Amino acid sequence: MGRGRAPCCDKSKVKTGPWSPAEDLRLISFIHKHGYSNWRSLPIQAGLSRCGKSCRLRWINYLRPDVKRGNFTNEEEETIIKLHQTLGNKWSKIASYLPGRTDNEIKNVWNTHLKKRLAKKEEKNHKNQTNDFSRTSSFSTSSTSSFMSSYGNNEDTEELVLDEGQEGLANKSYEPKEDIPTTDHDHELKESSSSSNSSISCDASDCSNSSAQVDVSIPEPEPEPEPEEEEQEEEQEGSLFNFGGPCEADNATIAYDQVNNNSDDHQVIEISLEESDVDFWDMLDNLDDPFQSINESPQLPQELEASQSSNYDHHTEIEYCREWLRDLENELGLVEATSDGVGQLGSEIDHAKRYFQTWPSPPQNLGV
DNA sequence: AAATTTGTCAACCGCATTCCA
DNA sequence: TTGGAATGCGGTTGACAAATT
Repeated sequence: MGRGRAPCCDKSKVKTGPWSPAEDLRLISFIHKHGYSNWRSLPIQAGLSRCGKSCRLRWINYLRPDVKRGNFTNEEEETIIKLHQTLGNKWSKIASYLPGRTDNEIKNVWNTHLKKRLAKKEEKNHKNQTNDFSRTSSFSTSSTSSFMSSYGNNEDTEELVLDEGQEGLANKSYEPKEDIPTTDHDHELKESSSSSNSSISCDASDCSNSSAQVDVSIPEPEPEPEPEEEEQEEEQEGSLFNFGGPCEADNATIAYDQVNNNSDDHQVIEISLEESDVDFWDMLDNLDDPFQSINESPQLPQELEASQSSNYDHHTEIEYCREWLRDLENELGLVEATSDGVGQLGSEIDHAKRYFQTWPSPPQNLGV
């Protein structure tokens, strides 16, 4: 052949560049209905003129419900620095220790902030060291030896304890003795927090108050998948698909009326849609009974499952989902209303929101 | 106020790895 | 076992905003 690797998609037929809010919503709604089994075919099925890779990236780095936005905390930065000392530029592995942070984000933070900060620090240290050397002429190897004791000589132990004061060495990369298995993000977090051999002290719950010292131990190789896992997946898929019968008829108008069922005024507000987005809303409206309120649907499959599970906090999950929706609205800038009180974008996001509020929980099969 | 430089970060690109028939 | 397809990953780019001159 000799023509090199075939491109993943036809670039001339595929849109590139920043994602529009409508594209985001289209991707979100599709994934929350169907999950993703095949990124390559997903854009076609979802009606997106995007490359599958681009969809995947957008989802993982931006749209996933558990993506944490905003500045990194000092603790997170310290964690990155320390993990980088052991893992080098293995951004995805570093990300697996920072709940809600993506490899891309961490990479950006490292390249824009941390690397420079460390370079400065090292320069400072170097100057100090040079001064010390010229003063005393006795070269101290303490930092080197302590470093080696932490990184190089622990063949017998899987646990690495990184002490303070090693930042100056952060621009060096060291491969861990044993490679940390790449696992599903959430799965690994759960595993690590429950395992007695658990690793870094920065999981979703205690990241904000983790101590300056970070224990980085190498997790044990991921155990063989539980036999129930397949069943669970099926159940989850069921929860995505079985909300009830499809919503029919003039979708946008009817939809708004239904939402107001709880109040006395059965106001019907026509949602004007751009021509290009009509099929999107058709798709949303064809989803299974998207207007069933959470409080009125005690028998949603996942709730049913939850009622049988002792450690499932359903309300937390719902709150989590709603919070994510609020963040998403802000993020996409779709919350402002026009003078008539119901702007077009506001209506559209409302419409999507009503659907998304029926999610019992973020689909569990959507991890990274 | 305008031009230029610097910083940030989302998105792209292409290679590596894994999966599967 | 093999080869193609799909996905994962890390490096890089480019658009935009903020800061500086």
